[in-house]
Amino acid sequence: MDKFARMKELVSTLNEWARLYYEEDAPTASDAEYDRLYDELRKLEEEEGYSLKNSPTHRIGGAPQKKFEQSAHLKKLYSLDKCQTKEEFSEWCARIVKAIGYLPELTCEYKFDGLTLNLLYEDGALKKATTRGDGSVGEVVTAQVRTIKKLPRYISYKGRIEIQGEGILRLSQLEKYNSTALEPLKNARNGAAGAIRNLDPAVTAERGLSFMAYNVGFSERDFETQADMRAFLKEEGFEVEGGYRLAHSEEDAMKFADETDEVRESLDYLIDGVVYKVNDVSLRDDIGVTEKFPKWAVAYKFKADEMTTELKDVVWQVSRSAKLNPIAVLEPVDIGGVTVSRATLNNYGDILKKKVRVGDRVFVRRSNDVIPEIMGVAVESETSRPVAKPEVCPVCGSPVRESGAFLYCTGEHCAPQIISALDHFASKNALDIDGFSEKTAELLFNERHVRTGADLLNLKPEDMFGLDGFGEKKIGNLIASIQKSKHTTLDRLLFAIGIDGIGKKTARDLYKRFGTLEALMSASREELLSIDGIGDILADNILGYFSSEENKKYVRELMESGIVLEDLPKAEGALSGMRIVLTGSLPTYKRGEATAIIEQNGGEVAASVSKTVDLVLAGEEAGSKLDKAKKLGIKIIDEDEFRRMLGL
DNA sequence: ATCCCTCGAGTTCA
DNA sequence: CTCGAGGGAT
Repeated sequence: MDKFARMKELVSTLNEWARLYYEEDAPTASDAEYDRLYDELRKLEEEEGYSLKNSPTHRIGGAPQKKFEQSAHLKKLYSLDKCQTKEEFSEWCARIVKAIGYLPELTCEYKFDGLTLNLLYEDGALKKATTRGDGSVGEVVTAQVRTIKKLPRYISYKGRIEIQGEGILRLSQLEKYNSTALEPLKNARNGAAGAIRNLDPAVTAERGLSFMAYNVGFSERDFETQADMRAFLKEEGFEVEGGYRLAHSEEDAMKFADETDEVRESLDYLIDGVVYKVNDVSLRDDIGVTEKFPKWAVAYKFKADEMTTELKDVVWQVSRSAKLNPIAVLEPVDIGGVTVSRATLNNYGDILKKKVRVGDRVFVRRSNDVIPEIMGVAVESETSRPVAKPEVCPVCGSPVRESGAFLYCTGEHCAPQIISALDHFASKNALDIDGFSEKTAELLFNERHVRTGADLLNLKPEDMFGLDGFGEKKIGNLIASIQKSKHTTLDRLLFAIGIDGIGKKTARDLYKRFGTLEALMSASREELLSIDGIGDILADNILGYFSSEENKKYVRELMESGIVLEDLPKAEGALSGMRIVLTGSLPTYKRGEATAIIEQNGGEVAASVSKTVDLVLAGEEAGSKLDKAKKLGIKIIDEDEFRRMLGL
């Protein structure tokens, strides 16, 4: 291929990748792949002394900006608990009644389908706009949000205040945009999300987004009710559409949902349900929140697009943890513009529960509009047959063991198990080996007899010569990533080796408690059980793992391959180095919240009282732990004192 | 025995 | 996101 043709090819590939990355939010290539082609293009341009006019190298600053800046919200953006049926909504109401004794006034609002945004105003001016992100930290998209025409730049309220709402694309605007756009948008939600998440605000401006405000997050003034809050937002010039209403009973509330479902088609924007909130803010504290969402609000979601199709077969996949996972093979069916031909059936128990048989017509939907899921049988077929329960592993032929809802392959050398274990070993939260994928794992397993993480870390360039698709550059990159990954932390290593039931969080807890691999390997049962979150089964898994000679040898090999364990920066704070036990129920904090606060301040939460414990944080109805603490003379505090210690 | 909550593991298509 | 299982409190 001549150089000009290659340049043209590179430019179009890179531009397409960038478009998918920024506009569709669907990266198709890794950063490393992008960089490689980008470098090749720049080199060619230098050699030839010219460049194509749409070359990505023209973008300001050479390399295109790849990321948005991150920023923490002043107040967490909660997601909402959800319900799908009237019965589930009834249960939610019942929980409210249980908490405060009666069903209070509820506000009813539309649930907009777009992208949640958080706007910070200071001295009446829009200072910063961020996406929801994980609820605590989002991406800064101020320039993009400023392109929303109807959004007030200035408000009369002068304190610091966060306004939460949804960035949406009105359907009339979508139509208008598509009538002139070179590339029409597939739907309003992706259009809105893609517009905000485009690094070029000019692109955002062209789409013509709207902002629907629905909540005040952080603020220096109080609101007594949700209704007050909405009135405030309206007065300040925000759009607060959404069929708003107050409901005084369960029936009232459900009526709103039914009516909304009926008018849904005629609205100028997408909604995927309605939201109910307890109107009186002072009641909300009594009802409380969980880790994920407030208990005083709920989203009632409309039924997602559901289709029926024929279940043609069930095939079994073997996972890292030796589980046999059933995958439904479906007669391809179009759901919301995507053709679905496979769907998970979760586990053997799920097949029995849903009573699906091969040959039946089944209901399929895309859960969360993404992952296909089988809901149940639509039409039983005369000729359908039950799903055969495998007696032996379909891959290696070893006997199958049944436990709970799951089937397990008992084979030790079953290829998919080993391959996914390698993939897991290299994954993001484990050793994070860049440029390593399940495909690479499969190739190295089949062609180069790579079996363990240690084999992987000990790979030499010559081991990869002649592998399909492995050129000099790719080999060099992979070797460099492997070397880089050897500088890691104990929690990552523990997660990587994949002890049953030990994930990211538990691995971190183990690291915090023991500090070194040696200390963990010689830990006693009691020491393990003293960690909050570790009980009999996990303790057994850990002890079992490190009592096996084979595993000990494996860990030794890993360390000998050149792993250097670094310390995570220790959280400093008022509780630095303290071990604290929680007991009873605290007046305002939930267990998870208290744990988070303790850890943020450098403390550690222990499961049971012993003489290594420094402090017991006791709430109401504390039982035996409190007695034991008194006996051992350990300091006992209540929530108020705990707060004083931290200056909260 | 029986709640409730948190964690781990697994998933589709383009 | 979803489920099931494990852990902890009662």
